[in-house]
Amino acid sequence: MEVKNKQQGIKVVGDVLDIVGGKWRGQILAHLCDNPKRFNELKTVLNRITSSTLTKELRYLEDIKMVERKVIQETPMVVEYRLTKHGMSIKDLIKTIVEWGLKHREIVFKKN
Amino acid sequence: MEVKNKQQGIKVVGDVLDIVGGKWRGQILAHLCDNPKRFNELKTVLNRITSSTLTKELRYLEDIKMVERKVIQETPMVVEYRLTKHGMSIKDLIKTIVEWGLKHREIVFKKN
DNA sequence: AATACAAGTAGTTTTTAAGATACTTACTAT
DNA sequence: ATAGTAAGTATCTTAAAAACTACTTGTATT
Repeated sequence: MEVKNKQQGIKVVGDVLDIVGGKWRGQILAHLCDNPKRFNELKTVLNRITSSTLTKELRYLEDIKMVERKVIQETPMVVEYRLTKHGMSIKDLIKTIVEWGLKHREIVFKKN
Repeated sequence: MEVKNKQQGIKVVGDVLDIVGGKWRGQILAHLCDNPKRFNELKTVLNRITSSTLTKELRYLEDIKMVERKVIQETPMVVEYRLTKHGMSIKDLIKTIVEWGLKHREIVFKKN
């Protein structure tokens, strides 16, 4: 790691994991990497997430400007979530995570 | 993301985050990227972690074969933790996380 | 008038992660 | 004999994340 201040570099890991960690955030971001998705689309692909949890996570991601919410139709109300311009910067990180995970399955899945 | 099965690729995000996520695991792995460290060294650099939490996290990382524990001296007992050969594979991922975090501080730190 | 749908909200409960505090073991040094 | 050190363990409590269940709003359909 060729970072000037190593201690600070390592602390930042915790901050990034606040954004991408937890049970759902990483997955939500991963799904939005491909293309925008509606609330219920997300709810379907994220098997077993509840409405309230999904709402909470999306609000958080909006607050930190990773995701934006756009009402695309008033009636029936249709809402679309997409990565912000800034949020797009997470794509490579997500990709790295997915690649590592697929390559190291036998261990990743150990817990099961 | 040029992964064959996208759904599966995304699910793996959750599994990887089990390994690297939480309040401490990412930081522990990051510290071990540089070189092996003793229990109390880790305890010192990980400001405010308790013994019991550190032990728990290290045992988990051992269980999944990311980290190995080596008694290097019986008395006074000295124990060293290091990444396994397999664990080394996480270095690039940690590096990517750190880099993203440093670059996007203004947002990462928003919560404070 | 009743039903359905999208996108939620509200309130409560359960589960999990992490923290606090105190103790332990095997030894060495004073 | 007492204190100190490294690396823990054992319990218990607290706090935070996620789940569960039910309800809401506005509109359109049968």
